[in-house]
Amino acid sequence: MAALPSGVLGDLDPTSDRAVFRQIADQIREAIDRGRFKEGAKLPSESELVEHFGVSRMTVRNALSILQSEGLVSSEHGKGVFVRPRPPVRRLASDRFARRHREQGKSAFTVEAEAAGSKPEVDSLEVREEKPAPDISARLGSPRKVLARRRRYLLDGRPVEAAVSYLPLDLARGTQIAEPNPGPGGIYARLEELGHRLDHFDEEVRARMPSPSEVKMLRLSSGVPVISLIRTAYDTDGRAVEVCDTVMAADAYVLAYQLPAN
Amino acid sequence: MAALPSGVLGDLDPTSDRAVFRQIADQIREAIDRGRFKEGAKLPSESELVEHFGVSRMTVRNALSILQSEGLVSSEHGKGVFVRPRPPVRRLASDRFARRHREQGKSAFTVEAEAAGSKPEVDSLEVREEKPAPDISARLGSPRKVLARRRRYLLDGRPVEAAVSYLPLDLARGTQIAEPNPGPGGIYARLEELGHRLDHFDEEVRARMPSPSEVKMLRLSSGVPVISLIRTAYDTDGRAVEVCDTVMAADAYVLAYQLPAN
DNA sequence: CACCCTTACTCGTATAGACGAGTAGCTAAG
DNA sequence: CTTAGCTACTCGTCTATACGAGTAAGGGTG
Repeated sequence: MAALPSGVLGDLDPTSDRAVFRQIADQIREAIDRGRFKEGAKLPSESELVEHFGVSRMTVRNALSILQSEGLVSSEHGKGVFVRPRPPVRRLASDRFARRHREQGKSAFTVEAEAAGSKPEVDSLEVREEKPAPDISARLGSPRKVLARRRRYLLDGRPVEAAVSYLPLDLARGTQIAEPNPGPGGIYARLEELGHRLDHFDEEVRARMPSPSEVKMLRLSSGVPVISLIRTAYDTDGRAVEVCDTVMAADAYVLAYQLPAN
Repeated sequence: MAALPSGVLGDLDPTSDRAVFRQIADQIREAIDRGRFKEGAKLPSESELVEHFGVSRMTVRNALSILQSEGLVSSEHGKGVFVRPRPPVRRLASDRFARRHREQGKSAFTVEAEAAGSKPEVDSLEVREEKPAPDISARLGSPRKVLARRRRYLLDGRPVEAAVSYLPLDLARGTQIAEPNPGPGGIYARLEELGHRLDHFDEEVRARMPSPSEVKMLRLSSGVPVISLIRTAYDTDGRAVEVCDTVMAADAYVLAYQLPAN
């Protein structure tokens, strides 16, 4: 059992009325903030912390679980507890659906990822007809059935985003939109070919903790929230032609928007 | 010790290799999803759950802590564990800084809150000159010093948002912008009076778990992430005249943006 | 040399118990 | 009738222990 590097972690204050496990969490957090434990570095093991602070293991684990829920560290069974590295973030610019980007052929995700030097993948592709959930239905003008296109996006093997597009069935059925591969420029290009010239998109952004199924799908470590983005596409007739419900690993994204001041 | 309402929670599956505390969390989560425990309702107490499932108290607490980190429940010392009610959300429209909204006088936050029937308050007002952090400085064109305006926003007594505006000192010093009350229409109105006609805003949206100080400032319950929004305001000369760094309780907000398709 | 197995470490799960502290309702004293 | 305090309940913190399971590295075996 190696001794802790001296000076990195201090002692507890027995006179404080702050709970012991919180004091331990505070000390480790501060050490991380000050760079004493660097990104990706291994923290002292639970038993080392037990010995250093003179507390029971559950107390140490309790402290670590705080840091985990703050997204500062993540534990790996059999290996140790590590300072969570900040993964490279993907920046979504507000012009990412501009027509000019669509005219090249490749999907927005692919182009962007390759430009950033990452390997993009799309996964779990599924296209099916279904009865829309009430909130989706309301946005699309209450169609009886919709076409749902589900997929998952990965960067360098890491899943970062899961998305479902919903389109009114009368609009999409029998077109290439109903095929797994919608062709160059994606479904927006197909929609425009079908005479639905796109006018604008509405986006709603929320953040929350992931459900267990989202944790699994995006392989999220604990303490990482998700960004939920619901985009509605409108054509020039004012009709909602697509709703896209996207869930993104929050540690992998920055959304960028430009607003006019007029 | 009252018996549990029968049928609400089932039994454990001893043959499953899913950990017991996860199975318990699954059951309670499902009961909440199915509406068997309604918003604001009290869950069975820890000791009732101990008895029902025949496990030790730490195992039950472990299960509850999962649900807490998912933002589904929150515990109140001496009272019980409750299904977390969804607070009313504040919707931020992308035209909220449009000039026409500014011309009335009141601040955007006040007008909007009163329209929604809530009581708005602004708090912790502090205006001071300081040396900017590197990321702020870069956005503002590297001024040596900036004016920082800090404040906290509350709705019906609940803190929902904390914001800091940074302006280049040469621009703001000695003007009403440096006063705690910037006057009708807020600092954007003052900037335009000073000849900086606003052209557009850039917004960067992130989500993450709050730091301990943010938990305190926004009185966040565990399992609630924050939305971090960094807005840069540009005048018609292309100069960045303000950077506003905002942290919002994610369960209180939806951000709405409209993007052109051109 | 390649491979497998042991071993020692890591974290994960679970038990049983103890005491502290906040809350709410009842009860007995004023 | 009011109120102070008691009591029984709630969750919060902490200890001590045990075994399981994943990882990595060393050493022996083929």
